[in-house]
Amino acid sequence: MVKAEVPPIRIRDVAALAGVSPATVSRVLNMAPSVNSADRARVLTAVKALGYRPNRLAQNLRRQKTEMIGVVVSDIDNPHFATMVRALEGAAYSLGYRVLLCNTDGQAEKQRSYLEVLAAERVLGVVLSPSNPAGDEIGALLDLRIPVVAFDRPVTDPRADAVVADNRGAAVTATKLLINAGHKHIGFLSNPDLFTVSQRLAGYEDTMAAVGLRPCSLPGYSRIEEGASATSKLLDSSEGITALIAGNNSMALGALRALHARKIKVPEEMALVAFDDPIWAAVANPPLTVLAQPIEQMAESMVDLLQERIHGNRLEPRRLVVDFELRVRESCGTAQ
Amino acid sequence: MVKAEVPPIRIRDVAALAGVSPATVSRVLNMAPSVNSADRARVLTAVKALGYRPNRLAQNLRRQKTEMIGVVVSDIDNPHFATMVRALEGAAYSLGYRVLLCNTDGQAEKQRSYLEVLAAERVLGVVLSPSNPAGDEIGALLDLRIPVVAFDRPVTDPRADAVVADNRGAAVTATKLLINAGHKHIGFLSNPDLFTVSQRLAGYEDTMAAVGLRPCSLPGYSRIEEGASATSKLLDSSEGITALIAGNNSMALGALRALHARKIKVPEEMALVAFDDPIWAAVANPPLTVLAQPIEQMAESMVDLLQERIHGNRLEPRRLVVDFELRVRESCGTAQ
DNA sequence: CTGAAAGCGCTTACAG
DNA sequence: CTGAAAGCGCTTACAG
Repeated sequence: MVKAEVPPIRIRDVAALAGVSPATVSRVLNMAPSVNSADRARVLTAVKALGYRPNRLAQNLRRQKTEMIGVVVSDIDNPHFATMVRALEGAAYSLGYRVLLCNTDGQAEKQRSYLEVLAAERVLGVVLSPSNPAGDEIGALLDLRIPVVAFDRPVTDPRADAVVADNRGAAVTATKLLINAGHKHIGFLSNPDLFTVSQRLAGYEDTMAAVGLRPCSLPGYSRIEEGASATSKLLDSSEGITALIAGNNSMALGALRALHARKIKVPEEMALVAFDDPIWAAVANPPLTVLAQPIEQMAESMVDLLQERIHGNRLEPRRLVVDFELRVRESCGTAQ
Repeated sequence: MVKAEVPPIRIRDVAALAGVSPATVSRVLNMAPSVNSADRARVLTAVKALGYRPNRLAQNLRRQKTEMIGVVVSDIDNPHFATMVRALEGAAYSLGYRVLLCNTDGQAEKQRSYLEVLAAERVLGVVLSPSNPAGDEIGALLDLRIPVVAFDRPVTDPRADAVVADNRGAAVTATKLLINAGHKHIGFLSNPDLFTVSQRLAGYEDTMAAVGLRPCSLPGYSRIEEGASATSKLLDSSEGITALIAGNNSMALGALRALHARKIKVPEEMALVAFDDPIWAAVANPPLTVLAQPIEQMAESMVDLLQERIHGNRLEPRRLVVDFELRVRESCGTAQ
């Protein structure tokens, strides 16, 4: 049996059934204040009777916008972004917005392409962790009056909002924690490709220099294997390193892998401090001391910033800086 | 300085500049085979000169569809879904589709609401891990000729495709692994709310029964804390349990937490096998023996299934079952 | 308060 | 091969 094609119900069908014009139906559905209550009731009845659902595509064209926000991250499979995306989705959903997810793999070209799509789709706003903070398409979005809020790293266009964590300060905290515990040879697993990690590296280097210690960092480019091999190199160097700061959670995983492979005890033989607080950090071997970002709070702030812009309540850009929180567990080897 | 409002360029602007009709511009842009090559060249020049980009919203209305696929999961922050979403995004992107991300928190109501949005937006297809496999909106989607492919768990509507892993078989493998290692008292951390976990539980129970062992499971509802408390209860019971199977990765994390808290050595005092292979599993304490799903392959299959439907190349529904892969590491305590 | 009409920016039969 | 015209399904000044 071939299924009969059911023609979708349009606003004019509802209007006909209710005995009013399509304009009136539209007004009722869009909460226009002034509609005769008898008409209103009949419209509502007709809507229900027919199971009418407005065609979003038509609404979008008419209004020249889409009730969607674009979320652009470099890797949704990284817990940092997964947690952020989840929080953003929750905040957006409760405001009636949907999330268009854009995964860039850290490629400027993919970011460009996605931002172009977001502009073409006339999303209400964009939240992005920029792979390419100076991309023209960011300006193009803003030209279209589509608000943009950056996280992790600000973008160069001064019209964009931003919410970033104090990466430098967090690294200072981590470094001091280890210095105060008596460590003199502290290594840092870095990633020159990531702005956040570079900021952390800078905080580490300055803190080391300030107390006359020699910084010693190695780049690992964020894949777990690279974190492991950077760790190995650091261990093989003549530095006599006794403590390690992992620039991000991939590096921490890599460091753990290398340390486990060599049967080096953490924290007894090697202290470790990491950034971010993915679900596994508290049950790692040993439980990881971390500097955690307030991801939920950042997500809410970003959606709020977007909301202000969407409603035209603010013209001047804002840059929020939020603090990390130190969560001392076992890996740093200090009781506190 | 107030920025001048730049009126967006429309197809008629391009047509005027190129000295042709809007229809011709449209044909050139949509690769219609037969357009005079002189006209074609002039259109392309005009497009470039004006920086014209077709208005997607108008295209969507006209075509009554959107180049988007909806992806519906219960928790993007769970590595299982994060990895799946990433793989789906990659596969979709290379086919020119975008991903509308829908996070349901496992709530039937949120699933309903999202599927309604996806229908209203006339997405090209939907991939979902169903919270509510019998939701009417799934049928509504299919009525609109929007293909649906389920994963993790099939949906009841026979017109939907599905890609599921052999959860039952994987649990049989896990249980036999432990039985062969000599364990007689094997506990299972379950979650009656999750179809996948229930399937695994069934495989475990049958395998235990088949060799005359007494199954012993405790529900934990998937939050890490609950996994931990279920583990504690199992340890406190009089069963004398020597091995544990964690029904999913949250339960595994909870089990590890409880085991660490009690200083119970894994695998010496307690063997552990888990499902899925999140990034941290290989560096957990100890590295976890797992049954891993071929997530990437599942994602590709699902996008392929969608693609066949979108192009109308297939009418009869398909259900694919894929196998887990056993990855023996240290937590099960068998050298193999 | 309400309807007729225009229009959002495209695409696509239709006619030539 | 190409253009004029209709139309996708809404919303919203405009007039009454």
